[in-house]
Amino acid sequence: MAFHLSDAQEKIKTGIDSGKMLIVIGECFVQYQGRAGSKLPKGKRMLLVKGDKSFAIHQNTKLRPINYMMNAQASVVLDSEKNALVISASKRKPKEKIDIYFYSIDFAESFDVEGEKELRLFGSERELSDLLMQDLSVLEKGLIPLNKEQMLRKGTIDIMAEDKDKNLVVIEVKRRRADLNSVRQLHSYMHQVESIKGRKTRGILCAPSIGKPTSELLEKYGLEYCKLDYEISNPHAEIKGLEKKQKTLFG
Amino acid sequence: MAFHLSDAQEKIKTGIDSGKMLIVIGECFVQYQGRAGSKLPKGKRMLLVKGDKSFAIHQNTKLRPINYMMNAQASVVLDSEKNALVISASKRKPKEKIDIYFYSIDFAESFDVEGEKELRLFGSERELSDLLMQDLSVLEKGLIPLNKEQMLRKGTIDIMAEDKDKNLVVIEVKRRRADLNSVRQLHSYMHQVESIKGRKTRGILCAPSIGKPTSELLEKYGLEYCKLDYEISNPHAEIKGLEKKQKTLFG
DNA sequence: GCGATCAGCGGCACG
DNA sequence: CGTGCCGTTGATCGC
Repeated sequence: MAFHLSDAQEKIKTGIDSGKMLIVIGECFVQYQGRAGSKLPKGKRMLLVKGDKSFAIHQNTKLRPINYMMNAQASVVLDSEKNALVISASKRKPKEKIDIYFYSIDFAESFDVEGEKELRLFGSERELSDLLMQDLSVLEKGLIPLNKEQMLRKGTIDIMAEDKDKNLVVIEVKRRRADLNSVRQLHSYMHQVESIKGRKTRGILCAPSIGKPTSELLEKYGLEYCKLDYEISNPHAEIKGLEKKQKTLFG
Repeated sequence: MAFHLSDAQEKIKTGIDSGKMLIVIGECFVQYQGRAGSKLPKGKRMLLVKGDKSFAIHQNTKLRPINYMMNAQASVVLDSEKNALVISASKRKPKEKIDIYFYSIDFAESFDVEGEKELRLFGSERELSDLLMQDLSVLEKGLIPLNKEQMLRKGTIDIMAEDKDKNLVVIEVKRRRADLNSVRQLHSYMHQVESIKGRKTRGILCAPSIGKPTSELLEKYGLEYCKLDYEISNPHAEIKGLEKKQKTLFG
């Protein structure tokens, strides 16, 4: 045992209050009650407490913590009966609580670590959507944009457009392979637009690829698919091509 | 600088190969290219490498890592021109690569940490669904279960049942507040069942709560809502009550 | 605050 | 392997 629990207590308390990144490693049992409930059997793990008061218990596999709580209030108490150092973190809205019982502590240290420095990401759906919006004619001749991110009462349409025959066109953009959910979204939006505007409306799903069942559901709903080829170059993504793959009665 | 980069190199290499949990803290720049692309400006951060070869770069906020890669192959190289220790992790399927440039290292250590010990969780949707399945009559008199987790060609139905009038009933269970997606799922499933079986089908959404827009869409589709009260007690969840809140032509 | 959607979603279970 | 969907989803943005 590298630490006496009482020594660790002070170190952990100070660490949490300091707003630094705190790392604690030791044998622990974890209990959670809130949106769900869980118990994690005794074992050696890492507790990671960040400056924003997020608590994460990590095992030696998986990307995500096995137990966690974010934006919590914490207490560090020595339970002399159980001979354990108990770190409790709780939250309201939703009401939840996590209790971490440390029976031994191998390591406890705080580190000065960057807080909010922002990641510059490219190739997001938003970026692709913006690019498409700039020139919808690559998708189909005569297609002109009407609106972006239009809020319906029940959902948000990626791109709203009008084709050369003055039909309304709802476009749903996906950065990765389209799935059933994508189709359900598009179908729902198209239905609402038809119902509101009272005129026939087309729906186009733009994605780099699409699976068989998804494609079948798309067809069943009378929607269209357009293959979206894009490349993520250095500072920005770039659309390489669009290819209409499926037509409906409107084609 | 607590470590010479060349000393750290050996420690990190050994740490990754050992399968232990490796923690590295230092000033770094991170670059990612794969499903998307990103650059993370130079700053002090923590790198967490787990036994399953998952790599995670953590800043001092948020639960999730700012950059990551799972199940990767790694190399640790000293770049004497840039005076940096470069940790690269790459993967195929999908092809992606992350490069971490450490310019200084404050801390590098490996720890023996529990790997796969399993969390016992209660209150999952699966558990609620199982409980409901045991006695559908609490939902509606005369309702009998036909099938659970029935795979359609385009989706999976939580519970399939039959009411006292021999109508088919599709039931979608949600462990938290129902949203538009829940309704879209249910609608899609009901539509498919009707189309396959060729007879009128009801759809019931079971969730602890539902919002206004979601409720409106539900009604528009002719679906029903049933409030699901449950409690997560110690080793298991428990259904406290069900209350039919919305009726359709079938009511 | 709720509402809706994206995410380099991750993770799981089933075909 | 892909396909579908849950998640204590988390995180973001708009109302």
